[in-house]
Amino acid sequence: MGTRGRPRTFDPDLALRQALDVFWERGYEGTSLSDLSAAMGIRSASIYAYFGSKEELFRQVMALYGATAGEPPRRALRDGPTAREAVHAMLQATADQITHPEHPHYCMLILAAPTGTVQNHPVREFLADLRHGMREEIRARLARDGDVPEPALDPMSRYYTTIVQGLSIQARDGATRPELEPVITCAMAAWDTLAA
Amino acid sequence: MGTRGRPRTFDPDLALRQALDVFWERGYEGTSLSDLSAAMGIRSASIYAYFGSKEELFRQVMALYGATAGEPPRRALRDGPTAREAVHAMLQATADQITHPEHPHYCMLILAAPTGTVQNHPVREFLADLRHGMREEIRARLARDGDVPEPALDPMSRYYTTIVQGLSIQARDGATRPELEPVITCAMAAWDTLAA
DNA sequence: CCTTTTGTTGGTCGATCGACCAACAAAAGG
DNA sequence: CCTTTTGTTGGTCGATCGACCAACAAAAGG
Repeated sequence: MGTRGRPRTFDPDLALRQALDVFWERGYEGTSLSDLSAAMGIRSASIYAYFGSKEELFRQVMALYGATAGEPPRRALRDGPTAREAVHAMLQATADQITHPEHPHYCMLILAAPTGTVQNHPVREFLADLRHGMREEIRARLARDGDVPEPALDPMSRYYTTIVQGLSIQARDGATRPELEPVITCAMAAWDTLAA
Repeated sequence: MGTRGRPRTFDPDLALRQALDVFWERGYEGTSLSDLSAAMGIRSASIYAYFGSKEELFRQVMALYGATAGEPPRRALRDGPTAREAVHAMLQATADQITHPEHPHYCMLILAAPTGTVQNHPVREFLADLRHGMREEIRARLARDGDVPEPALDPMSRYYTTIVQGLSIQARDGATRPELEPVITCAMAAWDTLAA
């Protein structure tokens, strides 16, 4: 079978979670291979052998991130009974996530690599694509049940995406969960005007 | 007087503007001293002799940035006849600024150094302080003429700061000036509900 | 037990980073 | 015209970056 050869001494899933922690804390360019090597408990050669490169490791980390930290807001958006309640619950779930005591206080999608050297441009493009996907998910949810008029779909999806991204920077700057609540209230206050 | 010694061959004001361009495009950590040296047309030793260090140069660059790119939104906030019109005009001026064809499409305050290596923590603190000052300016304007009730000051100032920061990421991701306009409309739609 | 396969160890590669130094250049002071 | 002062030139410093290699280790296959 595929079990020939010397067995791996590390657990790939665990190593990936450890890599996530470091990238989450320092961003893409702020994390070096020796940071990763130390956090994952394996030599850089093993990182290359299994994960490919720093960039490929980061892409796998972001997939894990989307499947874990990204899931509660996505679920809230999906499961809300009306578009309005779904968006409201998504904003709440986002605020919960980015003020969670065990994690850095921001969203990796938004702040892991907004600027940087020319050579890391592909990583920024990759994150920009993920953010674009986020806006499209919001738009699809607004359109799903027909309770938001068609001409309002683009403005509103962009507006609530802007809110999510702004919240992330608020949290990064030390805003607490209670301090984010009125921002969400403000953001939802516009709903009736917008959906008309 | 102070004109002893060999005269400087570069114009400090021009050099600072050139440094601003590079930092603006690549962020703090994404810009190297050789990038700066090339853009400013002087050797790194001269940068150290006149500006102190990379970090001190960056702080001077941010002062210039605040006095130039930061001025139109600040003026709009100051000169608006009512709090509502002032905030509205500030959001418009911000959107103008971050989609200006001659500059990178984002606000340096927000994206020049959101994450990074441990050793550059002071730079992130510095930018966080500037962002905090932005929120306080908005709060002071809301309070100035008494047309916003006191309990609404904190939520509203945080809310509109969130909008400004979210807009910056929208622009970074390619949103055009016309696409930002409905976001501003959405953000202002909540005003009457909030101020009540 | 030898061969094949796979993973790890320890080290190195060229490039680049921010910082700074010694030697030299160019002005004003006396 | 010599001294003092200030700025520039050309180069170097130790540290670190991402990437990768050769030698060795440890398993299964036959």
